Amino acid sequence: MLDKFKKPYDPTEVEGPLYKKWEESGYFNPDNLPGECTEPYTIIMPPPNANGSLHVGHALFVTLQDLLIRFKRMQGYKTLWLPGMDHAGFETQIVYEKKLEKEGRSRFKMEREEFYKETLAFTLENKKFTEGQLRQLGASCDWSREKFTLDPDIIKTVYDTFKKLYDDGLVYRGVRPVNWSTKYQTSLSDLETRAVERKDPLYYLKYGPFVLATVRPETKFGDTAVAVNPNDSRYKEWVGKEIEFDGLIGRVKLKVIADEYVDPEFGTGVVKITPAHDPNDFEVAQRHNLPAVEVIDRYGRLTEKCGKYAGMKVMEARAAVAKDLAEKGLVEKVDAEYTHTVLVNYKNENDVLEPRILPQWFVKMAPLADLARTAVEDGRVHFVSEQYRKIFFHWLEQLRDWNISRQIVWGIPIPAWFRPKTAQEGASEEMYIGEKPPGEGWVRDTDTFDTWFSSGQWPFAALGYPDSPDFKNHYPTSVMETGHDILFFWVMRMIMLGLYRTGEVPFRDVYLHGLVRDAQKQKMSKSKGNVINPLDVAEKYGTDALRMALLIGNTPGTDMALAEDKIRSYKHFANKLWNVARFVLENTDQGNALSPGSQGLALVAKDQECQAQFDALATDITHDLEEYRIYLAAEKIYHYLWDEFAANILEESKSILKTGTPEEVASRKRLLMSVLSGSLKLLHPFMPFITEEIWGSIPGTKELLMVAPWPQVRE
RNA sequence: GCACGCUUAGCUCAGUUGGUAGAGCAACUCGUUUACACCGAGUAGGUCGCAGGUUCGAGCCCUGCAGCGUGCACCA
Repeated sequence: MLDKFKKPYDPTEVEGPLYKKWEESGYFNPDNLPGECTEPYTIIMPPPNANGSLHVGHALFVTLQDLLIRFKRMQGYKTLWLPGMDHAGFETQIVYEKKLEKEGRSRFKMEREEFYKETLAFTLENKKFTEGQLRQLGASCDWSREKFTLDPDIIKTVYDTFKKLYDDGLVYRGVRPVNWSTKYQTSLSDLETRAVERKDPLYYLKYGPFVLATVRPETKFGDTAVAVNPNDSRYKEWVGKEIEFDGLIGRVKLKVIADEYVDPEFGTGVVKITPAHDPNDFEVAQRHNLPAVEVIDRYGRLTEKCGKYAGMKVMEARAAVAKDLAEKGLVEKVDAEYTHTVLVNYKNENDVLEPRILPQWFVKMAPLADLARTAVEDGRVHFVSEQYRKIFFHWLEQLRDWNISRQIVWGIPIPAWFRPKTAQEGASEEMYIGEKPPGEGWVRDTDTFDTWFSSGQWPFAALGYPDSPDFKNHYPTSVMETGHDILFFWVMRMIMLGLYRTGEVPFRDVYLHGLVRDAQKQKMSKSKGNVINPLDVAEKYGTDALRMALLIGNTPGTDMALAEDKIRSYKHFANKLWNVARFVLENTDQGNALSPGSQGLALVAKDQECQAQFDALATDITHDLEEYRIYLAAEKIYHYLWDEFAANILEESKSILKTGTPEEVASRKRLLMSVLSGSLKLLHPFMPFITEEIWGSIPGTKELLMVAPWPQVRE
């Protein structure tokens, strides 16, 4: 039986079979756990996007969550780790569109149904693949409860929430400025944008008696006023009057309005107001009852209102308009290197977003934000790293309503219907919210939900709100562990929608991990060639080694550096442990008659000290884990095993076993076995595979290590 | 502009409630004695960003400054 210890530890031989053993044991399912466990401990897995393979960030969340789950499972909690997969609406659509592009195809040349079907097939295939990868990383989640974000019951919950929000006046259909992607032909929420710095010319244009500065001369055809600050003495006499000038495609008359929005210090203190293509101008227009004239269409081309410029793309039109204006002497000066920011698609920096006014569905945020704020203030939701609490509050202060409608195919269709009203009734159309409208003549809204609207409901939806036993037993969940980059996208929305829908917070603790970067702290990216593929390194060094490398030195909320060297060093550690086990087993009559963790050990004084030292370590590590000081706990067990157990205890055991009295020898053997088995327990959540494998070689261990009782805490 | 972080050994980072600085990797010297060379013994390497302050005592608390990073933000 000990033959396998004669050669170095080989993770590739043991990991696959061990995972199978765990999965077949049924212990991933809280209902099957041995003993009397009633106190629930629950983690809802952030569902990975089913549109590609797992990256090292996924490996990190799997490692952290699996560690917590295994720790709590051994502590005797009724542990549920509920896995899921995300259809990931817009992001998957981008991935799939790219794939189509490579094949010389386009979504815009396909029927909606056809596109949807293909994307679904693609997603389901990836889903299966991803599930396999999660298993490879050792995830001890309950596969029998796995959910997919497009499961019918999930969609039903999402629809119910939408209806409830609508009935409560928290969802409304508004015609408002939104961020429009001309490339992907959809609007995006404010979070799905990024402001990037650009250098563009700032044109000083002559508007009759005025000169005003703009970076977008091509929108001039949509001007419906010019504005000045009410306190600006330079222009006071003009307020309320009209100016008239050459507008390039004919004479133009514009009213001069006064609005606080205008900063007299900037440019000339005069602003052109283009309500249809600038959110600020839209606000101004609302206050002054100005019309909005659409001069840029959904494809980013100028409309027929723009005379000879109609049909030109924005940048092309900008150059043409600027040139023509200059020729007519209507450009006073140009600041060629003006630095400003433009909003781009967060997934594609080349996709500059156009502000457009469109009918969309919005969620009123203020009441939901209040719910969330209170829950965090009074501690019902606790952020493990304090900094995120501050960031959270800061964000709540500047919330705008959330656009949840997308003009994409891949997603959950919005359950809304429209029907033209008869002339007598006045209003142009009526609306129905729900899946089946009564009567004839209804047309369904073709928009789909922002994925984060449904994801925001994930904890209670995945647990089967409101009636399932799982919801009753496992909600609120214990901890939400996810990346800090989706704090606003996801964590906030879950808190808001969870509270709104169920009246309770979705989770008590929030643990946010940082980004995994390369050894030089560079972002990993395919183009830089510095990507560490978690499955490759797991194959090379063992999953346990990868897990340790991801845990040690990784503080919550802070980005971490990961290099192959680091992973390799923990492979060495695994081998160290392997040899420690070999030594102990060889020198304790292969552990015969020495049941691990046996009570009432008769130890000599010296060994009692060693045992006490171990007990103190176990207590310490337990506290660290309970308070999410995972990096410290990992370092401590590592340090103990290598520098204390192996370097000191084992070394001195050699002479004791050779020359000690029979009592000393017996005591030492018990100690070795006791510390080994205890260490395996402490280390199991960190390095589940090798610890389980060694555990299985200790005579007398009938049950799996994954459900062995956690070492006792001595207070 | 507002907010939040970070600045500790060559590199990447720990340092839990304030008590004379730690890890991994890298470097150098020595060592193949049966748990392990995926090892061991040892060496070198830090005025803990700067300036003040509180304290018997500060990497840790306070103030200011500098540099870097991140998030948020409608200045044309």
